[in-house]
Amino acid sequence: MGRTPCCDSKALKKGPWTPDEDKLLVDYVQANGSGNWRMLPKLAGLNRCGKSCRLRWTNYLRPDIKRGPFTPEEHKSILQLHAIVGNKWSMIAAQLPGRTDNEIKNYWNTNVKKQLRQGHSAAVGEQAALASLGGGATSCPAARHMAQWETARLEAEARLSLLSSTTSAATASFAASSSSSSTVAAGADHVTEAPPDIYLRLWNSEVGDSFRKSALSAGREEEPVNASDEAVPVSAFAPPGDDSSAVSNVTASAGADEYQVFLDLAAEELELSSFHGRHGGFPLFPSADMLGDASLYTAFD
DNA sequence: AACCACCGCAACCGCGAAAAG
DNA sequence: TCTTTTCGCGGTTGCGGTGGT
Repeated sequence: MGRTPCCDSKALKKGPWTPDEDKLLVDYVQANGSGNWRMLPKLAGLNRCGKSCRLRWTNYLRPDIKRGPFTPEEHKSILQLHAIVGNKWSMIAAQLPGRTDNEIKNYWNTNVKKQLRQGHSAAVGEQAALASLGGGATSCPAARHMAQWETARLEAEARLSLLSSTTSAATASFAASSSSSSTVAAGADHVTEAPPDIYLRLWNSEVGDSFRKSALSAGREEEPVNASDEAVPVSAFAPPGDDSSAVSNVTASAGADEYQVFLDLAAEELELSSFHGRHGGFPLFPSADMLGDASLYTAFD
């Protein structure tokens, strides 16, 4: 089991790449393609691990890489997509042509987290007022809010997967897409792109609020938030389209009426394709009163 | 001017999944 | 069907740059 070392560790070079190495790699890939990364270093005359070559190519040398600061649109997309899929950087990168998963990951870990922290500090007053909402089950607000945020996000993801199976195949391709999700990135039609925004919009609407409160209150009764938990890995849940336990839990924990209204509205949104107003008129993240907890932003601390 | 702390980014590491044999 | 190999992903590390004291 496991996997053998990617290279034979015989004094292969590590660390920063030199311009000469870059040139060798670029020349080789442009001439021969990037088929076998294991053999590539030898064939290209590089004293590097194949893995290192692949990383260098995909994250830096690839000709279609878009460098420079993230645009506001990209920033918003990252926020929205992260709210849906979590730390699935490759999926997020697939929605942002020219951006690499590594770049987005770094961007998130520096800029976005920082901004969210700043946003949180602005809401500290509200946080104090709402501090009692958690029921006092845990002594660590940050951990509790992290868990709450993850719960809300995963429920949205579960809901998305459920809807995906009931709408068009094109829609379903959104969440099902993974590393090879260029189908989504390349999808010019707004339908394939719609789910994240629709769900965030609905999630932030009154209907979503109603459903959310129902779901969260039910969830609190059944399984108290564990303060010591890290963020729940998305991979722990069944893939989209699957009738997963996550979906079952959501539908079971939330009121059926709220859930149906939520689904109906989502379907309506998809039908009308009223997606043109994306980014407009709704907050990128649930506001404090929407989630019933002003200290939401500590989730990213 | 020198030192220190912090930040951002490129690169590495280890794991799981997929593909190949 | 099982084992081995390869690839891709996400998390983490470490170095260089920058700003503050």
